[in-house]
Amino acid sequence: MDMPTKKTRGRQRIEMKKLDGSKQQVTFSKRRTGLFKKAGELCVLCRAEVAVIVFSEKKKKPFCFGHPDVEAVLNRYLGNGNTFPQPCKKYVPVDEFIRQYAEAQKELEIEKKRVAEIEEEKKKSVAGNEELGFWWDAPLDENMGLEELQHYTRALQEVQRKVAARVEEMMMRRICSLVSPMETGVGVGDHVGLGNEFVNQNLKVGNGDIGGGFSGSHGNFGVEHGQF
Amino acid sequence: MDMPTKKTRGRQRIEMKKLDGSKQQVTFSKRRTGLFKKAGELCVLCRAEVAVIVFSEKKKKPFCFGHPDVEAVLNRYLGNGNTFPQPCKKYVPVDEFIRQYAEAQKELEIEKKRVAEIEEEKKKSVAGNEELGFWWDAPLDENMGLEELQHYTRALQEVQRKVAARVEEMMMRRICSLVSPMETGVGVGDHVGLGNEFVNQNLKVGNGDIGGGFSGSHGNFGVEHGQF
DNA sequence: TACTAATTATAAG
DNA sequence: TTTTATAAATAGT
Repeated sequence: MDMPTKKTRGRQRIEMKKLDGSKQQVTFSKRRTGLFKKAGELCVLCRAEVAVIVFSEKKKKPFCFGHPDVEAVLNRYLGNGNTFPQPCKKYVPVDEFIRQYAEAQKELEIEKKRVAEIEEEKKKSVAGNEELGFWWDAPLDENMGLEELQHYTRALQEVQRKVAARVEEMMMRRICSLVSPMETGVGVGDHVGLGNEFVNQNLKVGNGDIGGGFSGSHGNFGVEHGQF
Repeated sequence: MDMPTKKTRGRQRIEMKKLDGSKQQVTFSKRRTGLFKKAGELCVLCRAEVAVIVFSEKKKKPFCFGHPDVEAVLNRYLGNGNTFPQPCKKYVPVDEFIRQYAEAQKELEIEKKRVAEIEEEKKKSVAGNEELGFWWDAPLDENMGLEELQHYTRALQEVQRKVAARVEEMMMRRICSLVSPMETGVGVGDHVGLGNEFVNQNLKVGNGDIGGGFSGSHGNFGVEHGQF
């Protein structure tokens, strides 16, 4: 009594296209596990630092793998790590940053135009009435005495300090508002220890408690290659 | 004439521990490729959104895979995506981010107002100039915009030059008249930047242009599980 | 979840 | 890089 009929057909080749329903869920689960395992092995074998973030189609929480941890890798990617020389703005993926930047640029344009208008206006005014320009553009009073000039000089220095401080402050504020979003770390939820499968390595597994989101759209795969 | 001697020993089981030298590099390259392929397949099969960031031990640029793209996934992960319902405040310091963002927005609003009020403020400034004592003793206008401040600074430097020249002239005259017509040495201070392997899918491959960084330390693997 | 059987990934050459 | 032979991942049950 032989058993010519195999128990199962075994693994079957599948078409690389969207799956549906429970099949998708099962595959998602299996392959996600496999992906993370591969990532972990890459870390162990090659001393690589890897972050993998996966959002299911259901838009729930992300499934993440990270070594040393997701945040560390993302920080490095975002260019904010301490050991990261220079961030590459080009790839900083913060919508708000981009939006704010664009907004700031826009504001600057407006300001410039305003100033240009004002200067234009000033010129016209000065032609007929010197009192209408900016006071600091006015000529020095011919009758100013030495004492007054000295006071004037001291006052000017003080004003310059104020202006410099003000400019610096504004610049800092602008920079902070544009850059700080990237420095915001993303906390990661509980880390539930999971079996360490690697010799002398710890494998941390936990439940990400990060709110999830998902757009559902997908049309292409971006792969950016660095150099080894 | 048989060939009992196999050409190769085929794939061999390897110990899951750090590799060295060229072997590590070869393995890194192969496994990285495999990891990205797996990630891509997961995206296609399950409509998942995935980001994979890999830093080699050499601290160079990161190797990245992303669908729809790395940034989109990171944005979602960071909780700032538009389609991201609600971040989990508990673990994600997104509230901090939001606060900063709000602050930045506020700043921009203020800036806007400032710009809008430049003309008016200017007039006040000019008017106050004549009525209220020495203008240079007046506090800096709080509503002065950056552009205006820059102009201000330039103007101040010019004024200082004038003042200095004036002082020098006066001093010279004084000295000349009191001491000797030949002495003229009154110094005035100096003025002070993948091929598509899936049906009906586009696969983008590109070179990551991000500066690299690497800590080298690694001791554990973080895996955060979301829920499907 | 666990089991096969077949596919896929990959260590070594 | 391409070729093996084998280990590993996994589709279907």
